[in-house]
Amino acid sequence: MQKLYADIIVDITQEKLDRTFQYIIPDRLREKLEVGMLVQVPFGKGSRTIKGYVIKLTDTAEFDLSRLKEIQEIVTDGLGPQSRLVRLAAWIREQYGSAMIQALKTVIPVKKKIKAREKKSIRLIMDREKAVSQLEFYRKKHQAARARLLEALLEDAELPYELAAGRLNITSAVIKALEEQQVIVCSSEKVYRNPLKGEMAEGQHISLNAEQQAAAEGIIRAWEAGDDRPSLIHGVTGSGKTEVYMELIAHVVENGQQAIMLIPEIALTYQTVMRFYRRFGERISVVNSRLSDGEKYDQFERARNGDIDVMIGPRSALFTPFQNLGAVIIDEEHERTYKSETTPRYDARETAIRRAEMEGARVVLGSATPSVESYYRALEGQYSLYQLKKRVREGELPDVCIADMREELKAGNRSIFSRRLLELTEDRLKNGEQVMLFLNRRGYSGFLSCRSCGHVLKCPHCEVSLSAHNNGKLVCHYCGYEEEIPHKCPSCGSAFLRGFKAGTQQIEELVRKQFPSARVLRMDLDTTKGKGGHDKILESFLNREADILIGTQMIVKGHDFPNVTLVGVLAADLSLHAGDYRCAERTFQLLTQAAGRAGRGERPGEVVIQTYDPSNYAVQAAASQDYEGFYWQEILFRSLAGYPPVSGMMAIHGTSEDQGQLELAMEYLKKLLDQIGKKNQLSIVGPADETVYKISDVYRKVLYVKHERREMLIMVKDRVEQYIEMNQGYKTINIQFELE
DNA sequence: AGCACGCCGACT
DNA sequence: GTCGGCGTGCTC
Repeated sequence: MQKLYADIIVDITQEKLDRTFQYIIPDRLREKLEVGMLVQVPFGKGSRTIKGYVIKLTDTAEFDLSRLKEIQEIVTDGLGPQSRLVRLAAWIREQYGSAMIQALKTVIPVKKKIKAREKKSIRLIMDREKAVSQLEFYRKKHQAARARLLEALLEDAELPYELAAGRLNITSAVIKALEEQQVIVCSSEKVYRNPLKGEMAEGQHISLNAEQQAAAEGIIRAWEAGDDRPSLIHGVTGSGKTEVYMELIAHVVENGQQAIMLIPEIALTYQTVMRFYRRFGERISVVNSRLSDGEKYDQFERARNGDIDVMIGPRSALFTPFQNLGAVIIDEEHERTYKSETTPRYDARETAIRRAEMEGARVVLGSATPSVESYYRALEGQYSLYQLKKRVREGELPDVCIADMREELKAGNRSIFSRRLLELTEDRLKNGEQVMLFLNRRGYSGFLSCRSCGHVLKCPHCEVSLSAHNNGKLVCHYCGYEEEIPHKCPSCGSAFLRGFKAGTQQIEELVRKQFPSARVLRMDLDTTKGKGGHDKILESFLNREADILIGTQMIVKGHDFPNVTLVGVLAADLSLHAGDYRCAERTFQLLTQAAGRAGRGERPGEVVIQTYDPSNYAVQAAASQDYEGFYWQEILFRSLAGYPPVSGMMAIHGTSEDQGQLELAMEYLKKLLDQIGKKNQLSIVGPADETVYKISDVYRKVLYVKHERREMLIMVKDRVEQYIEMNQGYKTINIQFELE
């Protein structure tokens, strides 16, 4: 198994060297060398010795053998944050299947030019008179480049390095020469930009209530007793999880360690950051998507240098290169933004647990509606579980009412608003209070349901809703099952089988028609496109510049509107029948969140959930804010239908511009899987079209593999990867793996 | 990034 | 001719 050659990346932070170089592995290192190791190699003309990371071990030389050099040495101190992250990248590659270089790039940001400008500068150290004569001297000697540089320096005594290299076309040789002649100095002073510029004093301490205290102390005691399991904090909305996080972070910092707090991108509000800033002062930093790559790199650099103790940010902040990481906290752990949508499709929660394991740190997950898999693990004992059941401000829970839309139809109401919702909206408008109308479109896939009995057309094999396609057929996105669209409801015989036309724009029109005097705001992808459009809309609604806010999930994320006393969920069914096994979970989370938006001020709130399926457990449990109740129903469904977390599941995504080739390839893969599966009791589902089966002329198909044990699925993935590598016919087809 | 190579103008 | 600076391109 020992390989002959190694692909090595020498300096990832340098854009031009951002690729691999192949080296020969000498006999004496062949046994020891592993992917992720830091090694010394001869590089460039003159073979100066530099360090590089091993990316891949291979037996095939992709380069003219006579030009390959040998690896010199394994660098023993592969213990810095950088090399730990490289090992994490190797794990990501292994786990989620991608090229090592891609994994590496997600873990270590590439230094961009922006950085150099801020960092390196050239300063004139000669006094003016002398410099002028020096300039004369260069001119006489026809040393154009030196003259050019000195001339520029006489205008501005200090120049950014990049400007010199760029506009003045000066090379490093020239700068070196002038440095030797003691005309200039190069300072590489690091000018970091702190995204939080000095506001407020630090050291503010908040006292915790009994429940918060118990959770924080319990976790710390477990840590000190050597319990390195991740902790899950299940805290109802408004129970003050953030205070617990801060307490834990303070503990970590006091021990001389650092902490990372992950938050879903959209939830990163100014208020949250300020709360941390007040507690921890200058020693925190924030990264978000608005930061340029250079700025992000700077913040990571600050962490590497030990200038900060706490990093707050989305998924990618997990890779902050701290020297001595103590804890990773993941807030709103159920959010799907923790799963990367691009290769490698890593899951930040799993990756955090892996990183913590490698570096001796702890992981804390928190949510008001924990994901089913996390709660399952907590109950299994893989995680330790802490509950926060009380709201900090003893606010009353909103009154939730479920409007049965089938009854509305029977009573002759064919509009999208139930009578209850209309009545309450009118009441709020009269009192000058605000209303939010929520359209939970997420995951909507075009299912068909009977408006008179609520029956939804489902796949007979997979227990998920079928989606209507343009070709007049109903399709299952797991196994590919198809049937003709029926004319009558198979359950009650009614002809009222309909899809949902779900668009915020149409809803806006209908609302305006229904309430001509109300001021209406709409918030969706269209209206938030511009810079800060998102904040602008929320702010104007907060300032009561509108009476009704219509929007998708983005309106229910963590914002407080004290004057909102009514929340209407227009069609709970939209996400409920999304055609994947997680739709009930998603619906429960969305509805719980939406309900949490009502009555945040002094007046109690009311919530109306409209649905054709009022007895559905996700709707019922959300209405009564009963997480446990929901969980047990859901886990029952998952174990009966063989879905995660009870069973392991892996998706194999195939994409290609050639539809025929793709179909063929996926069928072959299925056969291969069948073969592997004979001995191992794999269950194989599909192949089927993806929910969106074609994106910009690229066809997409998916195959699912299920097995009780996850390790088995990883083995299957390795086998399939090997198979693909051997078969050149797969060149036009891209295969990706996703473990659930 | 750092290094060498080849080009080009200036001067022994 | 040769010396030395300058810009370009490559590095397994």
